[in-house]
Amino acid sequence: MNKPLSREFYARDALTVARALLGKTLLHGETGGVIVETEAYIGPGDRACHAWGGKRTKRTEPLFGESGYAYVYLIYGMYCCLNVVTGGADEPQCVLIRALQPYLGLETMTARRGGRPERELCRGPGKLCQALDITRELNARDMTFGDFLILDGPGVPEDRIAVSKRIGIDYAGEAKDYPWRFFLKGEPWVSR
DNA sequence: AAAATGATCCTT
DNA sequence: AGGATCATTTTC
Repeated sequence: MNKPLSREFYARDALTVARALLGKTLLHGETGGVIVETEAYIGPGDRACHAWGGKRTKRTEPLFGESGYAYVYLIYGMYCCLNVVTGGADEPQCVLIRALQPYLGLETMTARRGGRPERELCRGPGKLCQALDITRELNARDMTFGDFLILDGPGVPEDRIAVSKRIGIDYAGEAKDYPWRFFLKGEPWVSR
C-alpha cells in the first residue's frame, strides 16, 4: 500500500489518472503532502495542452516519452509547475498537480514559502513546487522510484470528488470550458 | 535578432 | 487590477 505508484498506474488516459491521483501522497525528500487538486491535459487534440497539435519541442519532449515521468516547466519567468506524464509513449498527455494538503516537513516548507500560513503552503501549482523545492532539475525524472515520487494509498470515494473547468487557460478556445479539473470537496487546501 | 507569450503569485 | 520576470517559442 505504501509503495510508489507504478508505471502501469500512470499508463492510462489523463482523465482517469487525474481522478485516481486524488488522495495519494506526493513526496520530494523530507517534504510532501496529499494531492487534493489536479487537472488533465489530454494530448494533441486539447488546445490547452502544451502538445496541442502534436507540437514537439525541446520543452515538451518529456510528454512524448513513457508515462510516470515528471514534466516540470517554468511559467511566467518565476514559478515551476509539476505534471506527471500519462498514457503510452508518443501519447503526449499529462496531469498537472495543482494543490496539496501539506503533510510532511511542515517547518521546511513554511521556511521555503516565506513563513506563510499552513493553508497557503501548497495551495496552487507554483506554491507547491516552492514548498517541496521542485525545480526544473527534476524535469524528465522517473517518478516510479527514488526520493521524488507519489505513494499509493487508499482511493477516494467518488462522491468526494468535485469537477470544474480548468484554470488559467482562457486562450484555449472551446477547450477552456472542458470539465477536466478535479478536486476534493470542501477541502481548504484547494486553490482559489 | 527581436518580439511575444504565458497551465502563477503577490501586492495595491 | 497590475506588475514581476525570463525561458521558450514564434516571427521577422
